[in-house]
Amino acid sequence: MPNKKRATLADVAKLAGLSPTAVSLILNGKENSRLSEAATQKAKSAAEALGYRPNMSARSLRTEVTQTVGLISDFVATTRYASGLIKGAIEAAETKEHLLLVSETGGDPAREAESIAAMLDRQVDGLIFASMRAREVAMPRIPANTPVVMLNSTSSVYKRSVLPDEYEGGRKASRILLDAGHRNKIVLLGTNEEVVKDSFRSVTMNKRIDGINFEMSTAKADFLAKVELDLWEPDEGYQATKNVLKKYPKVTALLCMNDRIAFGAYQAILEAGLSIPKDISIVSFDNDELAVYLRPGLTTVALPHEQMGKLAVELLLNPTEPATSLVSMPALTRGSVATPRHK
Amino acid sequence: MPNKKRATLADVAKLAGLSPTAVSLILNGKENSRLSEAATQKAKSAAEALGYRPNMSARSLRTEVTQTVGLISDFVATTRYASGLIKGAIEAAETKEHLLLVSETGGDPAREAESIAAMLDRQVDGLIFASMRAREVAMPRIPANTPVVMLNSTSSVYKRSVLPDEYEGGRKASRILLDAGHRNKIVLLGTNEEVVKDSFRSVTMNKRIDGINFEMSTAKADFLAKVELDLWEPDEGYQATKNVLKKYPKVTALLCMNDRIAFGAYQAILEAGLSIPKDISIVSFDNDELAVYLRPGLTTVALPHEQMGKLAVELLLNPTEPATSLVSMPALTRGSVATPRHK
DNA sequence: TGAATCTGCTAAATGGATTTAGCAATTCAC
DNA sequence: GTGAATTGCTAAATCCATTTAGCAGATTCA
Repeated sequence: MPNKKRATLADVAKLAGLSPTAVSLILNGKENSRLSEAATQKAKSAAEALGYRPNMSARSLRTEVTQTVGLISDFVATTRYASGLIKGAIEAAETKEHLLLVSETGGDPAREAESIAAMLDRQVDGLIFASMRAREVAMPRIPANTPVVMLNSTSSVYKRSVLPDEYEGGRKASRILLDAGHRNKIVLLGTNEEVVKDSFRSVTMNKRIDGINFEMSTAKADFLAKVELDLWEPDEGYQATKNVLKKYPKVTALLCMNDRIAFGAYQAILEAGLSIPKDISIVSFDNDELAVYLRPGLTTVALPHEQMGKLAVELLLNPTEPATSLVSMPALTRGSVATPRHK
Repeated sequence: MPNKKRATLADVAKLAGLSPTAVSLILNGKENSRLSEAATQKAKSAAEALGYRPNMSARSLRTEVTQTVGLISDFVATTRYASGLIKGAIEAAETKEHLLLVSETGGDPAREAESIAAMLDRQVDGLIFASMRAREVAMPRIPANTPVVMLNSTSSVYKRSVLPDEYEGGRKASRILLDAGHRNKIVLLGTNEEVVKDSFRSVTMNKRIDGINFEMSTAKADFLAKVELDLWEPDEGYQATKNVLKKYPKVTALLCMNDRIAFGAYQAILEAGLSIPKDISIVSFDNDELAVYLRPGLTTVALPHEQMGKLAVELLLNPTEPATSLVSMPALTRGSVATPRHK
């Protein structure tokens, strides 16, 4: 049944009564090859008739192009953070007739080196590094003609990178609360300006915080408090919110550094018999899956993973100036923000 | 800098003072090639010295092996359901020195055909179809020598598939509640035995329900009620639970068909001023990310995505009997189940 | 009319590894 | 000592598409 071997260019040429050269020229649409209309028709219909598809191994061997790009991530590719990264990358690749090779390294330099080698062995046309981890990755030497884009990370060697526009995102988050009428009774949950150890996080997070602070000070508003959290997980958000409610009963809004903190906050607020958003408004960051599940829906400034994955591939395939591209973080308004009540 | 061209086999041969044939034989560890120990050493150290890595395009052209497998999914690859699927597949592939090509089709047959063609063009050594959608996918002809494994789906053409062991999973879920002492005051949330329209879901879901019922009847227990839900989302779970609490105040436990329903149930229960698990125990299925976020943690029977992805690749690469492989669904005990109080 | 230019097409080289067929030197069997 | 077998290695074919160089024949130019 479906077992007869794939037709080769030679088969097509024979059927068309032409040379392989001619058929190759025609099928690849070379401009200046002066082949007759008649020949063109013959070649095309022969190819069609045989269901001819070029053998990419043979083509790659000759042209050094595989129409394949590699995405190497530490964890990011397969966690909640970033399936969108892959999805965006797949789609952008597809529109450019490329396919995506993926691999995950767990952040282990040895596996990183192996992944890179494995991808280079397969002659990928470009490499994307997606990382949540380190801002500087020690990279094995990559041939200079293989383009590299850093995704959600940066590198001192490879200058093209795609990052979320955290500054703008921070501004948006503040604005949402300020516009709703909150001013000096907002508590910031997650971090303060102290230096965060993880250097990568600090870079993007500092931008976010700068954005937050810019809007606050522009509005001449001050945080009621800023709570530093080591882990940005629901448990920590829950505990912190419990404390905040006790210590700062006047609080009207929580600005959470991510949705999981916010999730914990929801639980604490509900447990305290308070209502969101009537008693407390909440804004956060990320747009995790769970943001829509919450009641009311969580208003959050999204990490635009899909856009970022898409852009990374587009940059990779369109040679551009080396520069970092910022992707806008959309504010998603759901039900967790309201005008503060008088307390 | 890092731009000198990759060393070829010829380069290695020249440096070693051997023929490319000899070097190829040695580096590929051919048994019966009777090459001297001295030659072996020379070849290996020359390869090492030049950092030689075979050009896979050239190798594939000759051998028709690419050390690459393709994973084609409808949505599954990049949703919460299944980043684990990819992760497992990546890891299994890696341990067998393979790399994973991924693509997503959105369930569109045209894109499916394109994806398959694109993968075959690149001579993948095998193809995995992951689908949440249809149990029967109309597939373009795939050369008989390209192995195919269906992942989380089945096909009448390709007989090897990997599915979660839903029957066993259903039994486990029932047992958890029965063992805790719940008997006739359990409400099943999500479905009843009526035929579900989506034929794929019906197949696996019916197994799950069979498993659930088997344990219940073995224990001579009966559900207090079974609530059919069209969408298995938090909202529906929330509404349904509200109704259940009103209509069946004696209820001591909820068996939810997935975690998102359970999540809605949590909200309704909390709102009603009841406590989990003291007043109501909850067990569900899937082990979504949010199961650990809930307070108390949600006891759930997990969909073993990572295992499934891993197994799919292993089956693909180890020619086996065509058969469907069931992957055990682990029960994850967290805090949402307790012995019922007397009401 | 003869040279120069176009037209339409093809032969052959190329990319880099694998693999078949087989050569020359040595060892073995008797 | 001679034919057979073994050892150690290599030449050349092969996989398939791309691409360079160039061949005939038809046209144009002067």
